[in-house]
Amino acid sequence: MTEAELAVMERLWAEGPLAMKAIAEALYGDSSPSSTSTVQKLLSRLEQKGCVRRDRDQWPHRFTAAIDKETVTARRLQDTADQLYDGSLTPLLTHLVTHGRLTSKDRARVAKLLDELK
Amino acid sequence: MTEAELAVMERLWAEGPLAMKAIAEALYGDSSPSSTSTVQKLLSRLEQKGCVRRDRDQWPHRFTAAIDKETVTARRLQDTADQLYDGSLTPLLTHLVTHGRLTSKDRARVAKLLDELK
DNA sequence: CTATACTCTAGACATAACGTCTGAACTAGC
DNA sequence: GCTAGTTCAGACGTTATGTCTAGAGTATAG
Repeated sequence: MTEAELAVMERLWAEGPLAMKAIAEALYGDSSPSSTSTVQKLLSRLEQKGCVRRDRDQWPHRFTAAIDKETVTARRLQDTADQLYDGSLTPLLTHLVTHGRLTSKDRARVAKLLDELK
Repeated sequence: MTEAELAVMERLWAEGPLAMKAIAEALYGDSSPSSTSTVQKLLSRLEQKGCVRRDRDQWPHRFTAAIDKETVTARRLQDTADQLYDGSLTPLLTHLVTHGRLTSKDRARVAKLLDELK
């Protein structure tokens, strides 16, 4: 999922089902034919990838995110883990803890999460 | 840094300075003109990106990794954080802790790391 | 009912990245 | 100097991405 596609997804995550025009205005500031058509192309590619659902019963069609931001995060992390560490997520976690410039507040929060998982 | 480029880097990380031929044989099983030339192209692109250092005093040239695997990991994670969370690494960390299918051993290790950072 | 304004679909287009490959220039050592 | 191996510059096909154009489709105002 690319940068422009992500921008579309962000809109869908933020405000429920949307028509193309609303997305085009949010991303490009207008609803010119070219802007809307660009958004249309992005949406159709996202639909093909299963990231967006299109409600064809409404007119104009309404678009909804078919995967949430958590899932995108998970895939990105897993991709990185696959390419660098044979799929293991542990090295990523270790890296974030040791080199991630966390505030002490962050560290405390993570420690609490870990404790709750026991 | 792409998949084929990463494969080259893995070789350089594993065994110190290498000549092109050795890398080509490791990745493609031969040292045919096309294989070595492909590796050459990958190396030159990696050199341009500052990921590889080339020792031109030796002949054939010896190549060394100019960045370590940790740095690549850091960049990947930061890229993901930039695209999804305005650069903040904390959501990634939270995700790994809560959805990362960690073993209890992993959790204990992370807890210990956090404790040491206090 | 039809005219109009909007939407949808299909596809063209330019650009860039990637992996591969070819051919010519170069270097070392016999 | 000659030969084998190496380096360099660049071509090539493929794929992905973002943008845009043209034509068909739909709903609603009059």
